[in-house]
Amino acid sequence: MPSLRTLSNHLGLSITTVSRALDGYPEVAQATRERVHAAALAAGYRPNSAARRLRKGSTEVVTLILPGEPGHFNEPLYIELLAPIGERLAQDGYDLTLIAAPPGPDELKTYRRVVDGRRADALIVVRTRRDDARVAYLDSVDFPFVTMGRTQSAKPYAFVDGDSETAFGQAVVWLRDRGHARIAHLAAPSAFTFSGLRRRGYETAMCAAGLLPHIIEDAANEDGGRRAAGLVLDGRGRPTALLCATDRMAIGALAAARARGIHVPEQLSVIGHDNLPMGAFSDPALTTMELPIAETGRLLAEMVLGRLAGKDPATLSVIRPLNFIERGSTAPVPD
Amino acid sequence: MPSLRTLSNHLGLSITTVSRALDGYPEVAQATRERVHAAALAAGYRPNSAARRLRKGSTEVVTLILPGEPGHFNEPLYIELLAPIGERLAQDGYDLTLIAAPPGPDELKTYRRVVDGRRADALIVVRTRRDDARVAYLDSVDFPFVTMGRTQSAKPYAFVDGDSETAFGQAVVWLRDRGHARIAHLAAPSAFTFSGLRRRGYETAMCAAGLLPHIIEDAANEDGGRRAAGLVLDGRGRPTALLCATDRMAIGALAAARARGIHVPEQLSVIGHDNLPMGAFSDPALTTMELPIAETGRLLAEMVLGRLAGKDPATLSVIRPLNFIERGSTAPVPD
DNA sequence: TTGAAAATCCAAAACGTTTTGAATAACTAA
DNA sequence: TTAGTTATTCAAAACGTTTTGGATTTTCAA
Repeated sequence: MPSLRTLSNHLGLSITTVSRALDGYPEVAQATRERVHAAALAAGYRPNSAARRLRKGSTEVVTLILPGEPGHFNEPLYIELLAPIGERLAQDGYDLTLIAAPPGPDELKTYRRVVDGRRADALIVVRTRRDDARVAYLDSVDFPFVTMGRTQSAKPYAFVDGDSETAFGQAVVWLRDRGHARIAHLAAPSAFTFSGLRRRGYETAMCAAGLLPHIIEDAANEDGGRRAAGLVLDGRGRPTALLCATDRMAIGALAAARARGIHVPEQLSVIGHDNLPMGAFSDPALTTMELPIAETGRLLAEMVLGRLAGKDPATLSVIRPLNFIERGSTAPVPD
Repeated sequence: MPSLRTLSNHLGLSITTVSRALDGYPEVAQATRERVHAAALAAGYRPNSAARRLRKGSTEVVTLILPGEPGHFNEPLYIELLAPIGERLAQDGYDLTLIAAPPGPDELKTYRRVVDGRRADALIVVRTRRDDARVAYLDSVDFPFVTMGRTQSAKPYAFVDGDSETAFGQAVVWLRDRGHARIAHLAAPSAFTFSGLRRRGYETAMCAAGLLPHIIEDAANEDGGRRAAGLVLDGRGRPTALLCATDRMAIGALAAARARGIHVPEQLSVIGHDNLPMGAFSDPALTTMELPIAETGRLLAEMVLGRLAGKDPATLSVIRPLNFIERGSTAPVPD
């Protein structure tokens, strides 16, 4: 309730001095500073954020736009980023705001509303696509952003991503070392950057091992995984292992196997990616890979702050190796 | 980039008229209104949100404060509310902002920062406690809020809650009908309102059925569930069914049973509450109850909007019956 | 033609900050 | 003492809206 004016009247000082005393400017006497602080504390003064934002031209807000289908609360992966990002941003006085915007022709409208209405100082873009209109737009208007995942972009930008290409290659080797030769890959739609990386990691390693790649592409969720796995499992030359682009697809693959009476892991090994919490509780628990999510969130927040502090985006980016997590859904091929 | 001033200069009109034309006030000629709209569209004008907020005294922001422990991204239940709430609020031009604030002595500071700094027009309070300092504070400063879950409060307030008292009573009857007589209840800490409701529903139904209540209280997460279940399962007169206050506790109970070689559901039935996604993928899949989360989110958002429109909070509240979801973790007692 | 009413429009104030450009007071070196 | 610093303080402008209180023009009935 109390404003700077109220405070300054009460103290017999000017608004300027009170403002400066509170913000720690050097040109205010130690004695008055203390007096002002005491009064502000007593009156429970908090600066009006709208006024400060208007004057300073910055919002102290970072926005993350969730690419969810309407109605569904999907993509647990991105949702789980929120807590660590929010915490780190809060340390520097930034608020994290959330907007749900389904991908599609209207998706960019949401971005424009944020940018043009100056509703945020920076954006976090997730689930990047190979050819990403959001990144292109933000680049074109020179709005600060960081991404989770890579994309094609003329200008350098700040991102954090897992090295899933290497990890998927290593997974192929890991499976081959355990006797698997027929390893199929359930791929996510190729529009997503991550999909291409994982596919390439798989393909390259298969060829290097002298094995025949077998790739089926479908939606990056449980249904897509179930469909794709069904196709592969019903075909001839049934694979002994499925390397899935995401945990959600892998969960779907487990369901497909169960529906066909195929035992995991005895008859079929399944590997996912993301380390979603539900993977630890599936039947059997899912072998997977992870980009540690809490750390990734913190990192994204650090990047945003760095970007807002004017650091060169190119110097901020990180490609992290993934952790491999072995659980019950994988086993050697029995002789 | 363009402001009202730019626009008005360009059009040869006053700022006032341009502002009114855009906001649809009646006292502006049809012809000029169209001219203004066209110019605004062409220039890509968006009102500066900070300026409008300052002038109007409202923020067009609703804040939800997540009661998470620092570092952990817990309470998937509340996290999943975010998407539906955000979507509904966005329809009315509100942003949803998120703040993570661990419960404890500093929790209220976060609330004060939001309220005093006028960083939001309303708050959504989740995981209500029987005696909730947050609600008391918001009441005392007359700040609009809605809660998920009930609490003790002198003034009426707007909430949405599931009727878990009735549901837990029905669960007892459901189990008894399947031959269970030794039914234990793993309760959440009694400070939470929901804990008392579920416990009472259980207790009352047990007494009515002539059965002996057996209650163990522990933390409302997997570890708490595992500990509590361990205690019960190791004691004499081992129960044939566990009615758990939350899914997370139930997941922990499943782990405790597995560790002791007790087969679920043949030797032990387990029921949870919340219908977390992971419950569908646990081994075995969890029988549970749910307050449909997407609908609940929408409802909370509607309530917030109603509250901001000045509706009487008492008329907004909803206690919903729960859906019972039978899965693989329950079975009749073999004769 | 006239007066009143309605239709349009506008200048200026206000919202609560931060920042600019000076003014005053206190101190230092000569 | 005097001029030159340095340390404090302040009045006023500015941020971009919305809203208040009039002003001007147009319309209409008499």
